[in-house]
Amino acid sequence: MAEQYEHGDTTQDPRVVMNEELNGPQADAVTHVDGPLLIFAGAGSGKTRVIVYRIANLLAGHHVPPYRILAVTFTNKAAGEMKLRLERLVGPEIVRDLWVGTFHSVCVRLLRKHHEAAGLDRGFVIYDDADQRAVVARVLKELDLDDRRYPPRQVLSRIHAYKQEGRSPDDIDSDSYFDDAVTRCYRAYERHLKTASAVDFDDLLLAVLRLVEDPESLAGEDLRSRFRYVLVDEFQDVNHVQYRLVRALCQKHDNLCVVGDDDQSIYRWRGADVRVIRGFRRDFPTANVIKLEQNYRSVGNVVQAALGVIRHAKDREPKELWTSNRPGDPVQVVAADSEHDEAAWVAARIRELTEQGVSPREIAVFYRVHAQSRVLEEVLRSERIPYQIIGGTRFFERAEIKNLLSYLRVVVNPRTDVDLHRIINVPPRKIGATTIDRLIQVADNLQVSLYDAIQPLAEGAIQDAHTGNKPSVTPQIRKNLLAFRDMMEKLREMAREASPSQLAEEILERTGYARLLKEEDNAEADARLQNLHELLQSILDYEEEMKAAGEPALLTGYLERVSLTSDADTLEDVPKVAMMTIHAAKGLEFHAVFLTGMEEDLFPFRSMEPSRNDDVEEERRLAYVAVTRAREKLWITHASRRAIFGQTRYNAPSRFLKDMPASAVRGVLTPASQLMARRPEGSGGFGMSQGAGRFGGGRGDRDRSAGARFDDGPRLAWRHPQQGAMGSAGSASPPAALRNLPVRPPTPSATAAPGERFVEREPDVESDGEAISLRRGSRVQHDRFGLGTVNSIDPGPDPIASVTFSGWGTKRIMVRFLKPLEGR
DNA sequence: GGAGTTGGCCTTTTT
DNA sequence: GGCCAACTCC
Repeated sequence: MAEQYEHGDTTQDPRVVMNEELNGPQADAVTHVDGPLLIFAGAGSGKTRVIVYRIANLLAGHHVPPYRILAVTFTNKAAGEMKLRLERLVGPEIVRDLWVGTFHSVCVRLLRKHHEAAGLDRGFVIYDDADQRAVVARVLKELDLDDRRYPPRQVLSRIHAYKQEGRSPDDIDSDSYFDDAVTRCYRAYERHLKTASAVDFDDLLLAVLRLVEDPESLAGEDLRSRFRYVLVDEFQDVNHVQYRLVRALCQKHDNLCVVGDDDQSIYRWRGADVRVIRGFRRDFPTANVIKLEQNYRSVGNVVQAALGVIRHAKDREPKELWTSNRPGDPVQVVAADSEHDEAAWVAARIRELTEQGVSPREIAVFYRVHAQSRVLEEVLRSERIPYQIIGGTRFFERAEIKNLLSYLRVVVNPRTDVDLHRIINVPPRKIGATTIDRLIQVADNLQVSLYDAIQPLAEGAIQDAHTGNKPSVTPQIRKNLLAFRDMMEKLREMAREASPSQLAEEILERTGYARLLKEEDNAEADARLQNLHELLQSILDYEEEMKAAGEPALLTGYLERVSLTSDADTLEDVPKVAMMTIHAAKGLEFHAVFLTGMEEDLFPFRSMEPSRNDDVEEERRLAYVAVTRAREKLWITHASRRAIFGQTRYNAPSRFLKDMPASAVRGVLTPASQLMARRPEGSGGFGMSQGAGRFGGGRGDRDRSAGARFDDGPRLAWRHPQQGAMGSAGSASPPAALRNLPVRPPTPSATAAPGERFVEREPDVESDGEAISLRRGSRVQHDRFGLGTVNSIDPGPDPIASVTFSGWGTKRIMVRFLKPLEGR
């Protein structure tokens, strides 16, 4: 059946390929070659191995030509790893011809082939988020819409959402004025991208999808018959466009193998839909379904903790993850006093680990949001523990880097307005805002790009259609404009011969950008120079790599790589502790993991905007992902007080902690936290009188209750059940207890009846002589701003609350101006 | 026209 | 706490 493939030595016996041990379901997943196949791969169940063997089996066992196999991964890094492992099995020559990559990188490759059919220039550029926002900003101006009423971010996210559903401006019924405005923006946005010969991330997929689904298109026919076997990894995170794309690509043969785990679906916010994997059997009734349920990665206690968390998830595909690994150490749940205390604790444990001989590359620190990383980073730096941060402010987002890249992109494609706008006056060449406004005016009038508007503006030949004005410029400005254009033309000329790195250096020289930075001669400018140097090096690396692969090093190729490289791809294999968000940790594993910030409202994360808070389920899955990254050791930390986003918050431990089985977990207090715990109650001001001291025998674990210390402001009080007080000897280990903490009892201020095991309350806030109980989450009314929700309260003689009002955003208001409402 | 300063904004997760 | 935009001053 298979076409023979004569390239290289593919004659390996499949049994040779299969000589590693695979268990029953794994072997099935490898050998079930034809027809649709759905593999549920639990965390740590050897998924990558199965995919690699499956591909090797297709190549060697079934002699499928490599260029007929498409494997889609979630990150470039995963693709690289897959290729590496395949090379060991079937050799590099064959692997070179395989199609392995992310949806986006595969689509770019296909689009470069069929750019004409897709209506794109050969040199099309990819607009990232910032570029897109710049386009939206320009569009808003053009349509005369107030960017305060229509924040570019919001408009853009709407456009995104439409695109991820595959809807064009024509497919939208707008039933509100806002929607209507967004739709008009969407239309204009599309027009601008087209004029600029630019695509955004969504377009990459949509453009290919349009071709594949077009029965008339020749390019579409090529795409439809191109691949005979399609594999999709991390299938729980595909969105609708991606799913349609996959189906269209294999409509001729149905040899579609998807691998995923609905429990690990964590990208709903960017269009992923778990229902796709859950509904796969409905769409492909003949599909075989295989479940990989044995976890080979983690020690028993980690698996138990993870299972405890995910067991409470709604609507999951039934599966039983299990392991035969030894139980290992219990998962440690660490109560810290503050984020600094937490960071210090983490650093101390990392120090211990490395002293025991654990390599820093086997240690990772996770957090829910990037904002948490700074404190951790500071401590690691002062402790001289080597670390690398994945994500955050990205290298390629630094201004100087974007500038140089913009130059390169304009060289490739002068019509890319966003890039032109960014560099036309960098370094300053006396082309100011007024001039640029005129340039935009001319460009809009003529419906051309900014670059193509330079000449007409300089010549003053244009008349504004509406006002009849002739946008004109002074002779000096005219000279500046033409000089700029001239310089770009020379660079474009040069680009035909020179390598990308030569061109980049030439740009730095010729534009005077390098000189400017050198002359500034301060720390910041030095850092920028350093960064530019790093960029040059990365271009050189790219050229090296292409040379090694026997391919030409094209500037477009480099730019494309930059656009499509994700944070997760930047994890280096070096002996440094890895710090990253949990999202970035997906697919990775470490000997030791620190999961920080395990607190209500941080994890599960609660946004200030109530609208976007329906996703505790996804947070739960995120917690599951986090826990299952650890092979041997897992510390989960939470702090009772944390300064984040410019304010101090007092959060209870995360609800997910209490879902972990007691047998797998051990509670620990940091020294600072113990100190707090021992602090005698009654030392503070008001608010403590009922908060503490009602129950309990005065043991250490009892008085972490909050109200006891007013100087720290209002905080949630909690109390550990007596039962868990193992080991009294002052060790104050809080018990297994943490996991049983009730989070937000139904009536917060209700006095707990004796016998109730926990209390949660916080000091009331006096207001205008009338005692009201305001707390985080309280609904309040303000004369001017209307209804709002309390985020936090700064205590004092005149307490101030941070309150989010719908329509007004977050304001700081004195509590006495707020009227509490019933309910929350 | 340009540079510098202040004020106001938001504040998840990213191919 | 950091970034962007608008405003002011030169």
